[in-house]
Amino acid sequence: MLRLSKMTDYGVVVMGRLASRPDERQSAADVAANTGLPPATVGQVLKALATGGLVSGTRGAQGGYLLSRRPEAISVAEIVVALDGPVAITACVEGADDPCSVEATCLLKGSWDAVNIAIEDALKQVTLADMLAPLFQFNPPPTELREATP
Amino acid sequence: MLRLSKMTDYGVVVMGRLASRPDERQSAADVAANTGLPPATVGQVLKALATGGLVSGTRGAQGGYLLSRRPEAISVAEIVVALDGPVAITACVEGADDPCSVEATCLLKGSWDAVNIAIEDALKQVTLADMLAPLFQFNPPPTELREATP
DNA sequence: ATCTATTTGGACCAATCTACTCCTATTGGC
DNA sequence: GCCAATAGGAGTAGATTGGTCCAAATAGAT
Repeated sequence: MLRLSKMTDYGVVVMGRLASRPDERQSAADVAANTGLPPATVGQVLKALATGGLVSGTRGAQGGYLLSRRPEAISVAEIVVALDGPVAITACVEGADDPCSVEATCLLKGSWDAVNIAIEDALKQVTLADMLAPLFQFNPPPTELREATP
Repeated sequence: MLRLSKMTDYGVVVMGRLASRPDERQSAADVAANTGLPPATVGQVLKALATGGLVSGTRGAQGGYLLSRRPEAISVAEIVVALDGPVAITACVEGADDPCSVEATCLLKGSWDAVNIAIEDALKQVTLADMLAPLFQFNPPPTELREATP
């Protein structure tokens, strides 16, 4: 059903929590407690986000995670890539070893790429700040987003 | 990794095969033989496409499937919906019973909807004819698609 | 009218992937 | 030197998907 993984969903929630306290280092357990998500999984999500360079983790006592950029400078696409890997609608898009038996039918590949790019762009255009706009009033209201929402 | 199911991928290939012989009724076994896809699965794909109204199946001897509309009038979005169900990026988008523990965080829902709609639009804009353009020369060249493809 | 070929629709398995957990090592503050 | 917290790995149970099979219905042909 063209669904993205629950991890990405969690990722946005976790990032949202970090964004709500921009100057406060929060531990994984802390974030888990405040979001109600399973603690161990939150740890894994934050790890992946750190690997992706979206958050910076400092260890040791009084350690924790911090957003490495401002929410307006982080796109949803980046969160998706950090947690689910590169966006690839079909097996043909990335260089996966797929059983595209007949070569002729696989000429569709180019067309899937176009669809893939369109979806990627849609994800890139929405920033973390846009996602959180209903929650906290950062800046101007979420213009295009608001009219698209029913 | 934001991947759509293999069934949808098959669906486009199957539809492509039907489109290549617009006036010839082809059985599921026939399509399977010509595409190299597993026969039983092709049958299931065609069943779903028939339910979605994209193809019309006639039973009995000499029976088979036929596209119910011209390829230019069939969008990829319709194929996705027929095979994978409605496009729903996250659990929150459709009315699924999800464990969105803290209500505050679920205010993100509205924003996900916007992303969801953007993706849906991207799928709607591409027709079956566009997908098959590299294969058969239907009409004019696939304009926007071609420049998006690397 | 009967018979046969073929689609339809359902139930049913197996394999893959995901979400989640746990354990160990490393690192920074006290 | 000790404690707190991240980093990174492996490992497990459950859900979902891809694929198969069988009985029922239907339309053409005999």
